[in-house]
Amino acid sequence: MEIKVAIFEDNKKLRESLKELINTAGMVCTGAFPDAANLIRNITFSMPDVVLMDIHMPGISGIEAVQIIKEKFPAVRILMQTVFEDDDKIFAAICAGASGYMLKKTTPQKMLEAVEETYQGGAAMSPSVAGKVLQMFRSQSSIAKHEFIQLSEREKEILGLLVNGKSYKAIAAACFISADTVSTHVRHIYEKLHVHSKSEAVAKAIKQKLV
Amino acid sequence: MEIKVAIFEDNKKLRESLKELINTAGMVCTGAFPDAANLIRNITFSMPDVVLMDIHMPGISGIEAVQIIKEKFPAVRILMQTVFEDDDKIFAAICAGASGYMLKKTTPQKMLEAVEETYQGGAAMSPSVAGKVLQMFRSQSSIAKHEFIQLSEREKEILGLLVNGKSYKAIAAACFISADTVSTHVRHIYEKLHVHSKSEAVAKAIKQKLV
DNA sequence: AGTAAAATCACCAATTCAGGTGATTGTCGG
DNA sequence: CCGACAATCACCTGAATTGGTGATTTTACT
Repeated sequence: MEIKVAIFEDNKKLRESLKELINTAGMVCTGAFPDAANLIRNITFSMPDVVLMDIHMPGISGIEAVQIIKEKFPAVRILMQTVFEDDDKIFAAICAGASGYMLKKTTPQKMLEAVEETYQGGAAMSPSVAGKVLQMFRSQSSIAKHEFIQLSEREKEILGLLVNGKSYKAIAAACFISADTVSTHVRHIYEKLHVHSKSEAVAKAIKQKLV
Repeated sequence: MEIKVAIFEDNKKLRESLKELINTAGMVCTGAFPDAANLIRNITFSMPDVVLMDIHMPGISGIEAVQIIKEKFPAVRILMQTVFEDDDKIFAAICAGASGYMLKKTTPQKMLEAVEETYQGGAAMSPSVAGKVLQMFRSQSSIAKHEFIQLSEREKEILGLLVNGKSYKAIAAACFISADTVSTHVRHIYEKLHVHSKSEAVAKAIKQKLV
């Protein structure tokens, strides 16, 4: 089925060409609006899968619009579109629930790909925006330096259950294996984490976000 | 000038085709290695602008390699390449200093674009990976509701030692009290936290920031 | 085809833990 | 002064944990 796209963009020329672009690419533009007035009604009527949202609009800003849309229509995926690449705007857009963030200088071809990817559940970002996100991400989590710890799937599963306070016996039951096997896995986990007790393992798992 | 690319990839076939791809796209592959042995030497000789790094390699893992490269050659930009899209691997790679993270199922064309974007200072990410990053990003800014837990000074002290993985005996020694007293305190802590094991207490202590 | 890692199970010893009971201080506020 | 509570210690029992050795099977990669 065709991807239904709604456009919010105050520049008329750009709005029209985006509409044109969408419609000639096997998708369908079910609405193109110059601002976020009557937002709920416009979304309800156009029933979009993906919203292309300009950050800078008269009246309600694109970021506020994202918050409102995400609250009322959580399933709708939103691709921000803007000329700005300030950290705070990017941050605000992501926290508001945007699924992607493209710069307007992006080529039409890439923009279409981005809409497609957004529809399919991915996050489309212009590389420079993505770079800023990684930067922010690192600065937020620079509290503990992360050793790289390679646990097998099973080990991660068991570590998760350990963190939840399960005993070997309970883990054995949950994983359909014997308590002896749990013990073996736990021993391997301890070796990889360089710890010698459950509490150390649990503490490390949480601090290093292994679970 | 041509972009110089070094490849780390344990699978020989893939390594050769990547090399081929790079060389036929106006870039130059200055090195292709099956593992991270002699990492420093190989980087020094190949002088790459961009490193294509497989996460899963025998010996030193790709993530450890990233840490080492970033430490010795901060200017080198690294594009991770892997079949895995586990949160923890992505997280570790980003924190280690990777500039991008592409899935191996990515088309050769997109892979070349990614190398190009990486070289130009952007961050190339497969959309599904980018989605996970946004997810992690949002979840980091969320705050856990905290119950009202009133621990005595001594209890907080002992809980802290528990979180650090100390045994009752070690705690007894550290606090100059008997192991039996530690046991009593721990019992009281469990009651106040509504838990029944060391691991649960440790997990709760960390999540509620009691320590 | 052959090696390496992961996952599985078993047996075993020594230690640790969880929770029950009971008791002695010291401190604080009413 | 008394009751409540924190802090201290002791003894006990059954269950859980840690860590060692050894082995089989499956899966993945070379």
